[in-house]
Amino acid sequence: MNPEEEKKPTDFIREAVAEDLKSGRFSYVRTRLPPEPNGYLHIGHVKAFMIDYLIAKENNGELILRFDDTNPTKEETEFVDAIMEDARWLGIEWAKVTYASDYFDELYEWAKKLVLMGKAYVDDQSPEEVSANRGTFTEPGRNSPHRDRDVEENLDLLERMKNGEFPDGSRVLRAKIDMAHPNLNMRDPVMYRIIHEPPHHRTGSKWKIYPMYDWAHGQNDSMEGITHSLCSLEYRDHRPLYEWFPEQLGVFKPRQIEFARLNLNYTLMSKRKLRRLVEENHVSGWDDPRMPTLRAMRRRGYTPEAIVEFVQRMGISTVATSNAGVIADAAFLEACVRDDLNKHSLRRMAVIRPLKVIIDNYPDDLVEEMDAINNPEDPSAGARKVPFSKVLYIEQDDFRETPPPKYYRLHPGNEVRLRYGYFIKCTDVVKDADGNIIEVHATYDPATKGGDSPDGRKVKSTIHWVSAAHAQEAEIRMYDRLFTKEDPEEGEEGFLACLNPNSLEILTGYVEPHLASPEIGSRFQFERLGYFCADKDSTSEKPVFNLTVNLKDTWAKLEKKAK
RNA sequence: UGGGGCAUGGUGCAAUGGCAGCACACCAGCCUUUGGAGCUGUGGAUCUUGGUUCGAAUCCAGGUGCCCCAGCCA
Repeated sequence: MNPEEEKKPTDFIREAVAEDLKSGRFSYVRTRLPPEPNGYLHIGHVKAFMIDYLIAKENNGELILRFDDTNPTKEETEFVDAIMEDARWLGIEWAKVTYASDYFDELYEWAKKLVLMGKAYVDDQSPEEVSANRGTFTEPGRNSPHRDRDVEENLDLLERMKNGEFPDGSRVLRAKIDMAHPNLNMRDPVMYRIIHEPPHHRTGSKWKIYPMYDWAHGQNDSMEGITHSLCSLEYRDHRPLYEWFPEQLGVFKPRQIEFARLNLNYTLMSKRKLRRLVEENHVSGWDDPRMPTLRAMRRRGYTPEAIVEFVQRMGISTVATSNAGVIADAAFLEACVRDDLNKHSLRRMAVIRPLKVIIDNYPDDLVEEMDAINNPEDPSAGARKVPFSKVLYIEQDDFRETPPPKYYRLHPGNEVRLRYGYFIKCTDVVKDADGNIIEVHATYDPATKGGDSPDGRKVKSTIHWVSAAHAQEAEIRMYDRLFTKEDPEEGEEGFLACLNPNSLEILTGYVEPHLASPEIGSRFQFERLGYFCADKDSTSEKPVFNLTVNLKDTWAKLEKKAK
């Protein structure tokens, strides 16, 4: 109908892919997702995942999920399953799952081919010698004394390395390029190193040598017919090497394109540091709702749609102003989450810091069923009945004995609306011996049932409530950012020093009867408070809700500003 | 210091030689049976110096600042 309406997202990578198709460099598009199975996926991974997935999809191509399992000392099967689970949750689909280790045999043949061509050699130098002879930024490296070993000897040594005849660290296979190259990656990079233990999670003890990233990754791309190998900025310097190998081998040459990684402020992505948070019990586990991992966000109540929308709206660039790549404002992610949840979540009433209200002129034993709308943003969500009676709980925040300026909520002499209930007016305040307010008394206007006054009288505030006799007690977990600093990563130990002591507050509140036994993982908006998600710790006696994200609170902002 | 990158409001991204725009945040207002949501509006940016051009965020040259690289990690 309106062809020029459809504005497709475009960026330098999509443009490059389109060009390659147009120029005939490639006749199809195939991307790959290369996670290393050594940790859980976090928000930073989502960007790369979506770029690889969507660019393939948009071009009627396919995505291969290939686990980069070239280092048995770091990788575990447990993470393979976790990564697939998280990726599926995001909505990512792949044509097939492969492993770098699937190609170990073929890769080894390719290595021998390079040896035969005189383009690779076995080096007997120790790791220290290799390092010392690599040179520095300003000085060229020195050739290894073994660099010009003849082909037969190289082949023999390589075979014996493979067979486990030599100890770890005693020899490596190196590409023979240029020890004086200004790009250090080209100074005879290591292709294989010897690793006897532990056994590999898929190939067991078959291999005693394992390929390095630079050798395995690019050749695997080539073997799989990957057209576009999209990776982060720090691989820019590896591109000459990425292109050198297939050039020598005369095999299919994929194109590598780099982009800036994604990070969030007030959190960190370092696997090592996240592990310390878990191991030192600063959080309850990898799925603690304060963690930046996808399983934590899922438990917290973030939707995959919101997370995907967030990375899409962030865009793609090559901006390189921080070692973490692009640092997104956590508030932006939260805005995306609110956007999604506002449209789709059911409204419920819950009181998280209860204050008892007694409506003195309401009949003692009367219970009325009030009509409440489930989602004003979505009429198809329908309505429900909520019980109303003489004794209610309201939010402590919704009452002040002596109200500050512009405070519209309940205070002595003031009338407010109980949402879907009645207008009530505060008549009295009851305190305990220490002066703490323990209950509030009020009168209601029977003519205002449902929340409208027939005389056209207005109130400035509407507050939520739960009938005490019908309330379900619930545990409410209120989360705040884990760190008090925007960049907790700076410094080695600094991140522990800036942990937010108030990142978790556990409250006992009351929720309306419809929330008594929620399905685990279901999401709701608690009216006027925020979005909450039913946690797996819920029991039949006591549901548990996690704060996903609060609602924007204009009054809190006003009050804060007044101070 | 050699090599590779990057510089646009507070943040993230656009503008592909032709009026610097969008989102989040911020501020003001409207509306409201959520002080929610929604709507309207304000303020605020091209790292710097020079050059080319009728015209430069964009092209050229110099400068400055920041990021990455000296793993047998990925």
